[in-house]
Amino acid sequence: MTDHRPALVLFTADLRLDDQPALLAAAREGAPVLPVFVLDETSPGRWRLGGAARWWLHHSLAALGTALTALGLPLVLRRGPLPETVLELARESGARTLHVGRAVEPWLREALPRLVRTALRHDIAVHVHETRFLIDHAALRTGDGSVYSVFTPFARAAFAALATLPPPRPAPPFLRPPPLVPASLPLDALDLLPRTPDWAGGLRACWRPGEEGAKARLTAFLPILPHYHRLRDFPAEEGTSRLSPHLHWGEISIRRLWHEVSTATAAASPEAHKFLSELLWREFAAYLLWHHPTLPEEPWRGLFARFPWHRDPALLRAWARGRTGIPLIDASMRALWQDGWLHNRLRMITASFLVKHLLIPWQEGEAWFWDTLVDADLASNAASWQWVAGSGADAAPYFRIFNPLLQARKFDPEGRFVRRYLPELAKLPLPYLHAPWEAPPLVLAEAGVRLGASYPHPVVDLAAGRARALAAYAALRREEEDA
DNA sequence: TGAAATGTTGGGGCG
DNA sequence: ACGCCCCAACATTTC
Repeated sequence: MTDHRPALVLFTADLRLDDQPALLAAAREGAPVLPVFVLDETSPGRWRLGGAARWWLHHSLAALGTALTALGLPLVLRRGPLPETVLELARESGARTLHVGRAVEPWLREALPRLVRTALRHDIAVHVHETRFLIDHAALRTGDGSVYSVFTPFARAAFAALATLPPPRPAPPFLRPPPLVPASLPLDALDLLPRTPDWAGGLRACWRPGEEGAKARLTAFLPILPHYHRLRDFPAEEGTSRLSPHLHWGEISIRRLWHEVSTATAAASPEAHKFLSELLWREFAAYLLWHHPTLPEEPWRGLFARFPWHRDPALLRAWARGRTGIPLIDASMRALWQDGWLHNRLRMITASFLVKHLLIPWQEGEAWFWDTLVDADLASNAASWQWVAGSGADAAPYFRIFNPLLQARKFDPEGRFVRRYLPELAKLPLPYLHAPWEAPPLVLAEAGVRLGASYPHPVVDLAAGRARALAAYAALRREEEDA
């Protein structure tokens, strides 16, 4: 009789069937398996899903539903506060166990133990699995038992630990559907898609959410991997994997990816090593969030709480919408808006510009990225913004300030990226494309550019902005010394 | 996973 | 031939 009580699998950001430890564990029970997803709009507070992430999630859930249907299983969708809603589902279905991925986000870490306690009272055993990361974040410590705060030794320890990573496991070949399926909301009822207006056209053109899309992206990337080291810094090239949203949503298992990359090339080859260490930055961010749950809100280095930021909504908006008058910044911000994604170097450059040249608090940029990135990830986003701001763990020293003009000439030397996303400047000849304010009036006229009308004047003088940022940093240091 | 300022060196033009 | 200067190229230091 208990044989009919299903094992409930609660999907979170692990929306796949391949190498899905929660699903595998449920299958091993031999009982029917009931996959569920709960959209919790309240618990995350200010970190409620952003617009681009909602679009992605809608399509990823659709893909997961299709894949489960092919196995003869339903996917039950609900919305509501997570612990209570899951418990309702468990009771409606008569579940005997619940399998779920380890919680990483602070609100999930707070919610899951409550769920475990109440489930136990109803005779439901909860099993937590590692579905999203490579490393045991609680256990990995330095020699003296403290938490790593520098990436390089963290990565060294991680590489050592991962030498014995168990191989990924394929989806279970057979799953029994539950005899009784609780009612599911239709996907549209989750209300994840943008409506008036539908701004998702750019996303549709770039991305294919879901496990199949993730696989296709990996297949496309593996031949590029040998050139990754050489091409990865050039945003106009197809030199990176673009797997970040698939990884964020768990549509590809990080263990599968690690395994594929280290077997596709010689494991210790410099190309593979470079890419794998980028995956370890993702681990490092999650590790930092695990040990510092306030990472998204508060500077990791407390000193920066007193940094003399300049709040300026108009400048923030100019940055966000790509109207700063600095072509590489504007092209990048429009790419982010259009595609829901940005090349990592451009994330660093635009972030540096906001935080340093404009002195706007990093949290404001973090919030914009959170809303616009399809790969918006609480840990990576927070850790990276703090890294740029200089307030984070192993951060760039504050005085490392990207000059967007030099970066443009170095990493978009032919101007292909800027021309693609700033059509109003496309006719400018290369020497002036990255710095239209330096162009003679005749050149501007021939390119159909009217500074201040068809394209803005720079909102800040790059040299003056740099000097002001350095002065702000010096002021902070003086405060530190006085304290 | 910076950039700018400052220092050093060496080739070549020129008296 | 020689010293002088200029300055690009590279290296080092500083922010």
